[in-house]
Amino acid sequence: MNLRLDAQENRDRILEVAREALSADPQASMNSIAKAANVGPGTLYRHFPNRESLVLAVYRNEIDKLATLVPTLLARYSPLTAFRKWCDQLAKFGRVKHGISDVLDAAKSDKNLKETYLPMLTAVRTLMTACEDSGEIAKGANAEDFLMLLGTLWRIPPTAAGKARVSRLLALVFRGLGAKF
Amino acid sequence: MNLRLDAQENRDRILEVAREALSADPQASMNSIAKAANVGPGTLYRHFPNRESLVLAVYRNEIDKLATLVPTLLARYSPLTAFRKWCDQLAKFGRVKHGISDVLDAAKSDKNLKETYLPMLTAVRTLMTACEDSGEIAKGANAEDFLMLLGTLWRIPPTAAGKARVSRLLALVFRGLGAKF
DNA sequence: ACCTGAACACCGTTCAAGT
DNA sequence: ACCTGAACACCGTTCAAGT
Repeated sequence: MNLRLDAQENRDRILEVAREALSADPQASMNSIAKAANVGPGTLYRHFPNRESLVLAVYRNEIDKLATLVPTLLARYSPLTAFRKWCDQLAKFGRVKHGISDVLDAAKSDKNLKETYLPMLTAVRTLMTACEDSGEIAKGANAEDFLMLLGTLWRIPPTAAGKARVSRLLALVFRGLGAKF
Repeated sequence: MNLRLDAQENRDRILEVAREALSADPQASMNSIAKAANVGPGTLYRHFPNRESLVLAVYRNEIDKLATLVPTLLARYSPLTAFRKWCDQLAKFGRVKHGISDVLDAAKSDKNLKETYLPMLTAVRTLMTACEDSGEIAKGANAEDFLMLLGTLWRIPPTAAGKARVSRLLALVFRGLGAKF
């Protein structure tokens, strides 16, 4: 379903502005985003029926980036190393930080949200399976559990202390998975 | 600093009402809580200068309960078992669910909030040290990291599937700490 | 001292009116 | 088709007026 040219431009601009605004402040208001994108609130709501769907659209891009990273990493590194490196990226992408965990939180029952979440799950499953097959982690780990724990990483600020914490947490969780470093 | 009798009653009633309201819906509005407690909004704000401080006051009780549980558990069980059982309580007390993780999130820089958080940290440290001393977990674990990971548990609903997940997650994290079951 | 409740600025969201 | 922006109900918070 193609949009009229001006509508398409508006949509793109809104998404771009929203991405910046939400990165700077996860609580940025809808009206302020509309204003920054030079559209009326009605236009914003025409493209995204509510706040959640806007936030979700912003994240979808980031999630896709993470998902497409998997084959590249697996091609270049051993499964466990690939897995670790992917998790580093997961932590980084928290620029648009924990806004996403709030969304995922609300996703409990919403199927629409689970779809958005799915590429992440698939990515983790792929990496986990590769590691299980290579014997680098123990069998039987649960990808959803893992992602839930790792959601914590999005709440850690990217300071020096924060980075140290991220690597400690990753080490702990990987050890919990039966990996040996 | 003692309060006048009516003020004290109001404060208690507000806290009780807020506890219920926030358990039912973490987003319960300040005005609705005031109304349910039969006070004007101004009275609510006289006792708790903003939303955060009200939420925090509600949690403080729960946190204290968890903290005072530690010696009891350590007296009755081996350190590792005590630690595990304490974590089970931690997960349960998520009745007033993840509202608290949002607060802890905002606590980053706020010293006042860190104080509230402190009893939790102390509890974890006590349990961890006991386990390290008994050789049941590896040395050098970080209590703050641990609590951060376990904050995840507050986001898990208390359904059957949720409980299974909690025990899987706990097992993973404990294994990450070097515990053997 | 403490309480009340109208009022403020702002929020997410809607919708009649325009092009 | 799509956009605009005034308007609605509600939010957290404040403050003049009461007891």
